[in-house]
Formats: sequence, C-alpha cells, structure tokens
Amino acid sequence: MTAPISFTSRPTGTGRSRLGTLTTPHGTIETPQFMPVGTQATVKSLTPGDLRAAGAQIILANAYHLSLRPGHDRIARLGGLHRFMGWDGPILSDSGGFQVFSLAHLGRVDEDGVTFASHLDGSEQRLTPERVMEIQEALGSDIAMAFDQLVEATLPPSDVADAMRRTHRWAKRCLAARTRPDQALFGIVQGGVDPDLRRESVAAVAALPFDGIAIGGLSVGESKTQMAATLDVVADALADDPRVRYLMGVGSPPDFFAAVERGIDLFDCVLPTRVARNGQLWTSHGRLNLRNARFLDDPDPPDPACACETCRNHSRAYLAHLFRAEELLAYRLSSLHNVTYTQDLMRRIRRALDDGSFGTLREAVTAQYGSAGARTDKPAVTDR
RNA sequence: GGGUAGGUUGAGCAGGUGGUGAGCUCCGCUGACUGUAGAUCAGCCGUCUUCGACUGUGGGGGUUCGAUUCCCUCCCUGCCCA
Repeated sequence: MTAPISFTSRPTGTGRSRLGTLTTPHGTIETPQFMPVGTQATVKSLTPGDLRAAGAQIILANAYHLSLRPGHDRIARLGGLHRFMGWDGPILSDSGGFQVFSLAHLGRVDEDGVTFASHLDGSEQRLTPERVMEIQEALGSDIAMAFDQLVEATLPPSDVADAMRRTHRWAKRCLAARTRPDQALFGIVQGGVDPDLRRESVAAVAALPFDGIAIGGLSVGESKTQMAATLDVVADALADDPRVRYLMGVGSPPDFFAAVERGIDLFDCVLPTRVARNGQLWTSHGRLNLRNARFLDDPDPPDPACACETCRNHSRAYLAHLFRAEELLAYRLSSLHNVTYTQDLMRRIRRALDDGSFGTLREAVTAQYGSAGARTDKPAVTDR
C-alpha cells in the first residue's frame, strides 16, 4: 500500500533545523509547523474559517475526549471527524496518553492499559492501545498517535523507566492494531530528562515502522535547560532518521526557537488559545494582558504589526472592555489573534531558516519575550 | 405627623442580646497558564513601617474598668398608616 503520509525535508545549516513538506490525505503542510489544539473537535471559539484565516494548516483533536462525547462511533456515522467539524484540512488526533497524565488521579495504569473514571460523569472507562487505535480510526484523523504513558520527569528514574518501557510495548500493540491504510501513526519517545533513558527510548521507537516520531514528556515541569538538553540527546540519537519529528505540547514563542534548531518539525500547544481566553495576547511587543487597567483607554490595535481581523478592526480598549464584560467576542478575537501570531511566527521561522537569518529572528523575538522563555529554569516540583 | 424595619470596609451581605467585628460574594488590582476536566486558577482588595500592628459598626452625648451591643438625642433610608 502507499504510505498514508510523505515527508521530505532538507537541512538548513542552522543547527539541526530542517525545512520540510508533509503531505497527508487532507493536504500538504510546510514544516516547521504549529498545530492549534482543538480537543473537542473545535479550537475553542474559532470556526474552521477563522483557522484558515489565521493560517492554520493542520489542527489537533483528542481521541479520549471525543470517545466520551459525542462518541467516536457517532462521529464515524456522521462521516468522520473532518466532515463532523467542518474542517477539511489535516487533523492529528492525540491518543489520550496525555489524559493518563493530567487525569492521573482518576485512573490507574496496568500493563494492559488504563482504567479511568470519566471526568464527565464518573463512569468507568478503559483505554488500551487497541481501544485507542479503534477510536482514532473511527475518527478518521490523518495522523494517529500511539498510546503512551507520560509521567513527571522528576519522578524516580525507575518510575520514569517503567512508564517508558510500557510505552514501548504499547507502541508495538498500536502498530499491530492499525487497519486503515489512509491514516498515519506516530510513535512517542519518552524517558523524562534522563539522557540514557531517552536514548533507549529513541532506539526502541525509531526501530518500529511508525510514520513519524513524536517526543513526549517535555514541558511538564522540567526547566528550559533540561528540555533543550533532552532535545539534543534525542536529535543525536535520531541522527539521519528521515521521518518527521513532532514535539508534543510545546510551546511558547521562545520554545519554538529552542526546538526548531534541535530538529523539530511539528508542534502543538494549548498555550496560544488558552492564554488568549485569559486575556494574554502575543504581539510584536511581547505579551500583553488586556485585562490590565492601562489598556482601557488604549486606541491602538493589539499588535500594530499584525494583519488579523482583530488587529485590523479593533482596539486594545475594546478588547479590554469585552474581557471585563465577559462578552463572548473577547475569546474569539483574542484566540484568532494568538493563532494568527503563532502561525505568522512559524512562517517567519521558515523564511529565516531559508535565508539564514534564524539567529537574528530568534534574538528579536527573545527580546520581546525574555530569554529562554517567560520563566527561566523554574525549579522542578520535587526539587524542594 | 404616627408606626415599623434598618444604617457594618466601593456594592450587596453575614455576624455581634457589655469583654479585641477586617468574614463572605461581587466589583476592582496583579500574576499564572505548555500533547485543554481550564472563557480557568491563585494572591491582593480600610491604613501602615505588612510573618505583624493600628483603625473601623450613621453623627453627637451618656452609663461603664470596658459600648457594635445599654440609655438620650439628631441625621438618613425602606415600608405601612394618616
């Protein structure tokens, strides 16, 4: 059978960075690329038209959430996730592995899978690698993710290693369970921030016939320095592996630079949309919190350098008012801007990789957002 | 004019029948947020020299060791009657 996706890339000469093209059943995307997160078959407050206008080329949805509501079988009966949500571009579905982590207190992990109390109604739910593949195939996403176990990188090494090796066993089961020739499947590298464990994980995952390699378990409490060091280890271990590399759950504007120069092609993160709903806009002046009193009389657009619908038509003062009044438009206008900003940033990164100005761009953005990110090397929870 | 219920920190309240009223919800201020149980959460929100201290229960006066509480008087508000 023909491969469900194809990825071609070339090194740029800037660190380990690459410029690439990823072709999926629902279209081609340029890499490095950012995927807005649409957990429940919607990028909160935005229509597919908004996403297109913002420059989004691929979005992420979540198998766990959609299996609980409205149900993956129902989505399948309604023609699949693309038709259901009205987005005809590529979709990557997350497996629910992150929920094993974020909802850990609601469930327990065993060798075969995970038993959950649904966060919606408390009903018992069972996720296994086979079940997760069944859900994602019913959704019909372009790219499915293997079911993994993510743990705090700061746990004892033996715990991190246990979860990592279970992830490897589940990876093989996911591959064995797949039946759709038109859906790609990515494996996930785990191993916390331990270089040896990360190397072991890359060796195990890269040996399997996945269509892409994801790096999980980062941006969950470790420092920026640890994340960069871990990405270096992974990039070394992947060496000349030609497959697309996806860093899960990252990130902020400074994070993109740290990861791209270490060979990352794909990102997803809730940050742009979540912080937007909480009043924080990403701009060429850095972060603006539009709930701050100083914006109530500010007639300027959120970002004078931005051409999105929000910045073309509305002032900071108007946004500040909408947030205070808890008007729904606040969430849409802010999310639309932040997704646009993030897509613009990725486009600028791609252009800079092409013309050799990556370092210059990184310095400019770092000046706006602070070195190494907003909060540098905050101590890990268990360091105390 | 008579009766009645009230007056507590921006708003709305709780509490307090003589022994230290800074408690709640809004509003407001600031911060956080990284494969979304998040249009959420946290801190602050009388003053100060802020791990504490001080002031504050409509105004004035009185009784008392001590008054938000008891007494006198005045002011203001709601409702009922005339």
